[in-house]
Amino acid sequence: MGKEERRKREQQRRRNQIIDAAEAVIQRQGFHQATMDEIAEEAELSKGTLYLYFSQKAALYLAICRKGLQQLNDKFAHVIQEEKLGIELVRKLGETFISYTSTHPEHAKAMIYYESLIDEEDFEGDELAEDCEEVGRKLLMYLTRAIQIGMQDGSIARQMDPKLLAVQIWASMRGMMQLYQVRSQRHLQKILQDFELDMETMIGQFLDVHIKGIQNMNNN
Amino acid sequence: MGKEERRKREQQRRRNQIIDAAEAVIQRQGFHQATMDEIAEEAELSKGTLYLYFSQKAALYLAICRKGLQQLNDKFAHVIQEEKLGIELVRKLGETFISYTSTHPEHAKAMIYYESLIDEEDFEGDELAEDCEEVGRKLLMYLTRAIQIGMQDGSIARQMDPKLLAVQIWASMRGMMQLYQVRSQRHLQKILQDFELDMETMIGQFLDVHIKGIQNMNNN
Amino acid sequence: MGKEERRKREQQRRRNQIIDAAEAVIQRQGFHQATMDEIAEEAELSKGTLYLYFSQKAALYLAICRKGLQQLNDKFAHVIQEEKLGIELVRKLGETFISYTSTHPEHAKAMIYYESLIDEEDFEGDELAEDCEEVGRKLLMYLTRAIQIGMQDGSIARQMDPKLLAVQIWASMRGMMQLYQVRSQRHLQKILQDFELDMETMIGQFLDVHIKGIQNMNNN
Amino acid sequence: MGKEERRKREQQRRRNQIIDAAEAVIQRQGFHQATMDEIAEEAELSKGTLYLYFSQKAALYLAICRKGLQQLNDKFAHVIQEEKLGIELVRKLGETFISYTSTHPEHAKAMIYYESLIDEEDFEGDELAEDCEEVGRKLLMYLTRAIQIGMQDGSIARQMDPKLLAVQIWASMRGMMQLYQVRSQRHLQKILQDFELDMETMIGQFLDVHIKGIQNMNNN
DNA sequence: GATGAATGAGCATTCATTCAT
DNA sequence: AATGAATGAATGCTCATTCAT
Repeated sequence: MGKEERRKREQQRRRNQIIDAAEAVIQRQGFHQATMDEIAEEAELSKGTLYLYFSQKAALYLAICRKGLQQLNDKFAHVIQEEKLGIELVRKLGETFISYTSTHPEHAKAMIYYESLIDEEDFEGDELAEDCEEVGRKLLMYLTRAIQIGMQDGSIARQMDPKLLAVQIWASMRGMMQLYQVRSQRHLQKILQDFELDMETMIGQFLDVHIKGIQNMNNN
Repeated sequence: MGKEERRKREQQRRRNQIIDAAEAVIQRQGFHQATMDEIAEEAELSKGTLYLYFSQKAALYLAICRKGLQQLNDKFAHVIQEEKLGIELVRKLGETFISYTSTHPEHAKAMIYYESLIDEEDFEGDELAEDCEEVGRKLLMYLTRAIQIGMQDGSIARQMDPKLLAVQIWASMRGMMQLYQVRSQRHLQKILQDFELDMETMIGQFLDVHIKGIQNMNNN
Repeated sequence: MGKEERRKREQQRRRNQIIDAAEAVIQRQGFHQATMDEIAEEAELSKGTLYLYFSQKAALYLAICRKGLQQLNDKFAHVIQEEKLGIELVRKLGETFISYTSTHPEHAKAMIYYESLIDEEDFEGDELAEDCEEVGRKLLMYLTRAIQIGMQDGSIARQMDPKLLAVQIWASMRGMMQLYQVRSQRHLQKILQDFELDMETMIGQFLDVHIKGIQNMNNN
Repeated sequence: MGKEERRKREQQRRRNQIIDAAEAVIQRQGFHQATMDEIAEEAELSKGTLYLYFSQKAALYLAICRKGLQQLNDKFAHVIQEEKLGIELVRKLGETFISYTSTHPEHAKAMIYYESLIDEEDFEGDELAEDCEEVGRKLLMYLTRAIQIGMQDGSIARQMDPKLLAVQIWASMRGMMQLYQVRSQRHLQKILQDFELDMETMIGQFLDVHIKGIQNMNNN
């Protein structure tokens, strides 16, 4: 009988319930202000139950981050399967990234917060933290693959190493995401509004330009 | 008599003393872990005195951020005065940004933290916060100017609006800075190490490529 | 039919299983740090089951104490049956006490902890607590008997009331036991080591001396 | 000016205020049940202030223990200066010990609790803990001195090593103290009552007997 | 009987901020 | 202006105990 299995599923449901509640509270109040009490109340569970599923507050936050990264990863996986030129895949990945972080700002925030968390505390050996890093690596790998495809089909010049290019593009994309997410960058957002440019279009255009630029490397 | 003036200068000295202490503590322990107690001890002042110069802990942090932005602004001001082609100015600004954040990681962290601060609390009307935003705007302006100069002297193609290009480059630069600063991105840093590429060189090359790409816009 | 009996035996087995687990955890981590979770895990039972057999954590602790006292009582019972002079019986009881608490430090700890438990909570009417007290009384009775035998056979002087002497000896023995059990008394233990004196020998000698002293009472 | 000195005195007063409050709460509710909240309330101070003077709850407890041990030490110091035979000094020390723990049951409890504290946590290097141990050593030293004096003046036989005898007597005295302090030993207390024997008399008599016994060592 | 998920009161500890001196 | 003692709200986390299944 699938008793054991049902139990596992039930457990997973609870975990998700807690994660959802945490996302809601964080979206409302930000990471710093979110307390375990409020998350518990939002989840309609007792505080003790939270600690049954997440050993620490940080673990809960890492779980949110992992969820976001995994969802993004799934989207990347779908993109890469499309039959397109490499350059178009790169473009699509960029658009996907921006689109996902736009529609899931709480996950975008989680990714940003995750970094400050990792930066200040030690999560050496923590499974969730390692998952996050692992999925982060996978995301970069999809980008690298798209670039390699482009170099194969001739849509991207071969002057640069695909890995290096992937890192640079990834950094740029992240920078633009933050520009869009963070309140303090409102004045930049206004500039974009002046051009009636939505983020997806902008990042697409940005990537096009950059990839075009590679052909011209090494010659004035 | 310069009595009043001396007082002001003395006050400024104290403020700097506190800011320096805060930077030291933050560099040592990160923003979250830094406490007013430790900052006071580091500054060899009493905790009460800190509040004489900064109304809140956040104000102290904003002051650090402003200091960092201003120092960066000064460097940008110097760069822009050099007699160079626009493209070279852009490159130099990028290198300057990376170089500054590398040598002043505490200010880099302050900029990052500033954003999460602004995002979670309301600093509407706060002088320091507005200063930060103002200096941020100036930095972007320098970048825009450099691009405009390049379009004038022909080193940068005219296909794009300089403001828009500036925003994009700014975002990319910030993304790369974070890639360099944040511990969780270590795996990206390792990739760069494999290419024996230091950050200044990378960002220079990145900007070159991107600016070259502009010429090819609108034609396959 | 022995159905009822079998049930009872099964129940007793479970109780012992739990007590054994608790002893193991306590020995490992001390009374304060031992949690019902850990005891349940050690016993390979669920936490709920523990409460089926012990109404409270304290009850479990009292059960441990009672078990220790009963085992000690059994040993005392054997000693008292030996055909020896009273003074030798007293000596043997002392050695037995020390030897038992040395080989069962978890029970020694339980006896010590039991007292602080009784002192802070009210166990009026609790069966286990009364059992403990009862067995404690029996232990003292064995000691009293041995003294009486000694007074009969002339090996112990009659100057003192046997009950009173028993109380005094009992207190001394407990004091020495604690001296041996408790970490904070390490410096005393070192002194004993300097004399190459093990606890059994020491308590034997101590009792000899004391009992000799009784003869000299009332005369300078 | 004695500003600094006054400050120190003021600080000491606060420490004592807190210790007194803690003693009161502990006396009322026992060590386990005493919370920092209640101690703060009893001291008419805020909880935060407690932590200004004691880094941990355990530190506060150790301070209580130290205070008790020091007061006892002072009393021992006075006793030892009296011009008496060694045997009388030993007797007096015993009576003093019992008398002190009778009139200061909260300190007696603190000594008992101290041991379980030390036994379960690590206070290696803690100043207060080391003070407690140090004073404990001193107490034993006074007892040893009294015995040595007795061996000198002939009131105590020389058959035993004074240090070893001191340890044994100390252990016995502690055992009797606990017998008197601890609620679970009520039945023993009742026996003493039947003999209309107060503790001081009993311990005096006990010591007399024991010391007399030493002369008879090694001969049947 | 057995389970183990859920509970929630309880607690030690932290730390930004205030204010009398 | 400077101090630093005092505050107390806030918070993460624990754990004995309960109860539906």
